[in-house]
Amino acid sequence: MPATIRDIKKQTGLSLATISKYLNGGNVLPENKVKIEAAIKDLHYEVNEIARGLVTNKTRTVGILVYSIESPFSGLILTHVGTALRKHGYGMLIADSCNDEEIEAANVKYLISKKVDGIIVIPVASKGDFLLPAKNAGIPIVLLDRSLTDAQYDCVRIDNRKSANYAMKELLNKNHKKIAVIASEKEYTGRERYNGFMDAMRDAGLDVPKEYQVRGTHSIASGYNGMKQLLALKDKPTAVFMSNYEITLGAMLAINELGYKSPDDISLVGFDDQIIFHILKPQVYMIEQPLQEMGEKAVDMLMKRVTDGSLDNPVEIALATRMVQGNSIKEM
Amino acid sequence: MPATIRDIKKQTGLSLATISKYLNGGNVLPENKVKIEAAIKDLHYEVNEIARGLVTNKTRTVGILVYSIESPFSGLILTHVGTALRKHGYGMLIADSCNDEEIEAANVKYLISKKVDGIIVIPVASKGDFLLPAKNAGIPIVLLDRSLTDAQYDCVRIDNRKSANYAMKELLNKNHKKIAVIASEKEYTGRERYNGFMDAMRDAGLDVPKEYQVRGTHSIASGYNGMKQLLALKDKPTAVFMSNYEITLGAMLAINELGYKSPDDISLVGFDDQIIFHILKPQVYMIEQPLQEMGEKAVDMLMKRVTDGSLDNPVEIALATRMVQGNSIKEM
DNA sequence: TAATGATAACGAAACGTTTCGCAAGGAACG
DNA sequence: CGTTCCTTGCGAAACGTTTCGTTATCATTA
Repeated sequence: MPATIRDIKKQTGLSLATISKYLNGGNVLPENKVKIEAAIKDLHYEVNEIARGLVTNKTRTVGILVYSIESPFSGLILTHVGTALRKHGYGMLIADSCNDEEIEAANVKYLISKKVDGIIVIPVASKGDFLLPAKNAGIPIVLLDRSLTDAQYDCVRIDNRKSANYAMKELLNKNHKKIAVIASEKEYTGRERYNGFMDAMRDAGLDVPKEYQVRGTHSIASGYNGMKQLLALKDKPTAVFMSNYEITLGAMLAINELGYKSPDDISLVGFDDQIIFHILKPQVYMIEQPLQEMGEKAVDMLMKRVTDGSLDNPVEIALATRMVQGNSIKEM
Repeated sequence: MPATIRDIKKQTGLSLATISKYLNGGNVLPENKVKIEAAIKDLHYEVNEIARGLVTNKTRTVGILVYSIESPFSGLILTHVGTALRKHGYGMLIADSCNDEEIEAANVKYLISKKVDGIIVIPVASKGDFLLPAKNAGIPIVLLDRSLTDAQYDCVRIDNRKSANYAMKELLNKNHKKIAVIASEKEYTGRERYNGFMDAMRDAGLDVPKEYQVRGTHSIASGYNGMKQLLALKDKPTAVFMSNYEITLGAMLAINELGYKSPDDISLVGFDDQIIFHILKPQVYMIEQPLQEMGEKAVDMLMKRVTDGSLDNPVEIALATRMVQGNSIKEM
């Protein structure tokens, strides 16, 4: 039903090769150019990208493997990935891993069968096995936000460990000694931030008793339960470091529900600034990630591999973060 | 480089047609089945969906045209759309309109060139012109969450007007008379909810002075400025109805900043329940949308057109909503 | 046993592009 | 005028599938 290049051929009398050349920006006699353009308009011709893809073996589509599209962080960063890709003329085929490693692995195969030109991954798994099929198929891969423990790929993320360490300064400078942490254990970012927390405490010569170390998942529930647990201790911490957005939300929910007040009863420092935290009382000290820069850099790295066919060794970029001041820390 | 059906042919000695038949679930002699399966494993063969798409003229991909992937609402509903599509063996090619009608129109053409089998749209524009190219190309379209003023397509949404009207009962039953509204004017949902608000006020025999009607955009800024405006009035309203998530956030930001307290100083009812509102104090009365049902219904409708080739007249489905109780309303 | 029918395999064409190698035409030059 | 070079156009093959119309095989039935 839709017009093909053959219809253009019929109307203009030119050969397929010439028309194709025009479509791809090649040089064509002015008179022929006019003819072709007229025919395209007449017939409402549009290139069939599928047919083109079959012969060029390029789809101008990038697969996005996202740990959970439901999470607000995803949307915040994907919008920048999307705009950057559009600038290059690429689209996003998004596969939602739903925080499930099995779905994630299946999605990789799906993206391969769709012949995406490259894949940007915010992974669920911490090991890289699931990416092997794509790697073997020669599809360039860039990790975003989260790295992997056992595999080398291009990666754009923040320096989680250092950022967490740095954030702790705010608490330490205000003389807190009994500081607890609630961090996700399964996710790369949670582990790194936990490590940064422990680094800071060690450097400050402070002990962190086991009951002050709450390791959970990347979820509101985890923050909620974790904070309740901490507040139920006989010897409560005076401050808590929380490793991400969801945990911070959950923790504040628990604080509110139990009738505690921050910073009077407990001081707080969190991760992942989001507009919402400017509304909550108190405004929590927060590490903010450079989302736009992360999205753009990831696309840049991928495009380099995809279009330049670059085969350089994988590079891991760790961007700096910024501390958003709040009023959730009490001077001790 | 990757194995093709021809390599399978070479290894098994069978014809292309037979192998294709097997791949598509046709009947094949047991011995041949074994051979083919062995070859597939040996050669790591995977169907090239591009080639398949060229001849079947189907891509098993659905285009998602989303007003702004940055908005938390998007992710919340897209996760359900995604899972429903996966069950049917379809993937999502997501195009972010960035709240910009021009980008939206360009994205439609992009999705057409990608030969998506259908399109699910949460539109930016309120008129349907931008969808015409897709309609003319015979691509089935389903609107989600927002309808259009001048075009008929399948549509799954909530009954915004009725829901808003219903929500107002909470305020009216508690004897509020001076009730203001902050609603987005550009978006379908905002207009409908505004209408529902006005319906309720008219039915209650209450007047709504112009300065109590704040019409803005679907944004935090709009809620923030709107609420500031209302709180600056000499004759303040005792209650405010807010038409969506972003506006509610902004409004609460203003309230907090100015040192007002809800519900003591001002009562609130909002739209779009999100986990965050369970943390804010007070917990705002909220209309909750059945996101999963919406996503699934939209996919069902689309699949009916795509796979059954149904040509029935477009249907608009309006789902019921639920009121989430809070403590943001003062008894007058 | 011959005729019928069911099942499975096959060869070839088709889908709509791009691209390769070559030919034709004209301009520039000695 | 003959050679060379450059530009533009052309025909045909290729990409990896599916599908159509036909043939081959074999069991069933009269």
